[in-house]
Amino acid sequence: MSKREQILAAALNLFIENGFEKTPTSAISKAAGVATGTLFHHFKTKEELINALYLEVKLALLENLATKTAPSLDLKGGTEANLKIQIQALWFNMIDWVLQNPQEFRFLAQFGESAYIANSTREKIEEAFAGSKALFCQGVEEGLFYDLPLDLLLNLTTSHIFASCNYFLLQTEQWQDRDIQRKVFASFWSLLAKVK
Amino acid sequence: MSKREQILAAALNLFIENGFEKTPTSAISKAAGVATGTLFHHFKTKEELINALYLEVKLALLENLATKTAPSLDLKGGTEANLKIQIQALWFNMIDWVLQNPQEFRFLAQFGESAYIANSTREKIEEAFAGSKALFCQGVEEGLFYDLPLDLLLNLTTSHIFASCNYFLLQTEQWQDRDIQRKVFASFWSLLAKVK
DNA sequence: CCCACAATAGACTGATTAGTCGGTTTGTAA
DNA sequence: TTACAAACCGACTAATCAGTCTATTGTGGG
Repeated sequence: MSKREQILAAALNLFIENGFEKTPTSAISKAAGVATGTLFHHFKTKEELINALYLEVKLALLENLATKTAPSLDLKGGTEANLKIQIQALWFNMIDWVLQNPQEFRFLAQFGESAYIANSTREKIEEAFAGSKALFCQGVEEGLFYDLPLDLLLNLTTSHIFASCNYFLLQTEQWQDRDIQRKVFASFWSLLAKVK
Repeated sequence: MSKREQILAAALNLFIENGFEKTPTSAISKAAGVATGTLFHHFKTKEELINALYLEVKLALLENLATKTAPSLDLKGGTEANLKIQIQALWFNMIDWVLQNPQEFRFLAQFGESAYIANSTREKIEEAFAGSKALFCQGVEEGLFYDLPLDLLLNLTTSHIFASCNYFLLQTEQWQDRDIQRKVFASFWSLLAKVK
C-alpha cells in the first residue's frame, strides 16, 4: 500500500471515529505511519484530503453497483420485468457492498451532508451517477413509476436504501433471511411504482 | 426574548451556516449581543449548548406534529381509514412545519446524525416520540403494514419524509399542488402498507 | 435597607493544531 | 555516474478558541 493509500485509510477510520474537526492531521499521519510533511505533500489541505477520500469511496461504491449482477427475488414476467430486475440488482449490490464495507458506508453516511465536501466533488459524483439515473428515468417515461420529478424520486429511493443499509448493518443476520429481503425490496419498489 | 433565547437563536443560524466547529463561541455571543461569560453561564460547554438547542428544536417539531389536524387527501372508507388519516395528518404537519421553519429543519437534518448530540439527548427525544410510534405499531399489529421490525419501518418512513421535506424546501411552489401532494403521500403510504 | 445569589460582562490564557520550511532520501532518465 | 525531481521527514510557528476568572449589576425576600 502506497503512503498515499495509508493516509487515506487512516483518515477514513479516524474521521468515522472522531469526526473531521476532532481528528488532528497529526493523528492521521501518525496512524498512517507517515510524517506530517508527507501528508501535506499528497494533499494540500485537510479539506482536500477528505474530499479525495469521499470521492474515492463513493466511486468504489458506484463501480460495485454497476458491475455485479445479483440474484432475482421475483421472477414474474411482464413488460416491466427487465427494468425491475436491473433496479433490483442495484438495490441488492448496494446493500451487499455496504455489509462488506461497513466503515466506508459509515463514512459516506456521516459526511454526505457535511459542508466539508465541496461542490466540485459532488459534481464529479453526479457525473459518475448518470448511468444508474437513466434506469429511473426510463421507469418514469414508461409510466411505470409515479409521475414525479426525477430528482425527488431519486432522493426518495436513495434514502430508502440508506435506511435499509443502516438497519442491516446493525442486524446483519437479518440479511440472510430471504423473506425479509423480499419484503424490504417490496417496500422499496412500491415507493417507486404506481399502484395498478 | 431572554438572553438565553438570544444565544440559542444566534447559535442556530451560525451552526447551519458554518457548522459546529467553525462557529467560535465568541461569534455566537457576539451575534446574540451578549458577553462570552454570559454564554458560559447558561451553558457549561459548547456541546451542552448544541444539545439544548437540538432538544428544543426537535421538541418544537414533535409538538407541532401532535396537536394539529390536517386536511385529508383521500377519503375512501374501510377499516384502515382512521389510521391512515391520522398518519396522513402527521405527514402533512411535518412538511408544513418544515416549510414554515426551514432553518430549524436544516439544523435538525445537519446535526441529527452528528456525534455532538449526546445519547442522553437522543433518549429524551425517543421518549417524546412514543406517541407517534404507537400509531405505526398499530398498523403492524393489524396486519396492514409490512411485517417488518418496527425500528426498520420507522426509519424507512422517517427518511421518506425527510427526503420529501428537502425537496419541497427547494421547490416550495410544488407544495401548493394538491396533485403532487397526493402522489408523494401515495408513495409514502405504499412503502408502509402491504399490497392487497 | 440589606443580603445573598443569579445574571452579566469581557479581558485573558493554556492548549491545540493546520500548515510551513529546510533539509534528506529515493527513484529514474540520460 | 550524474543530475533532477518527486517523495518524504519532523521540528517549528502563527493563529485560534473554549472556557476561566474577577468584577459589576440587577433583584427578590426578610
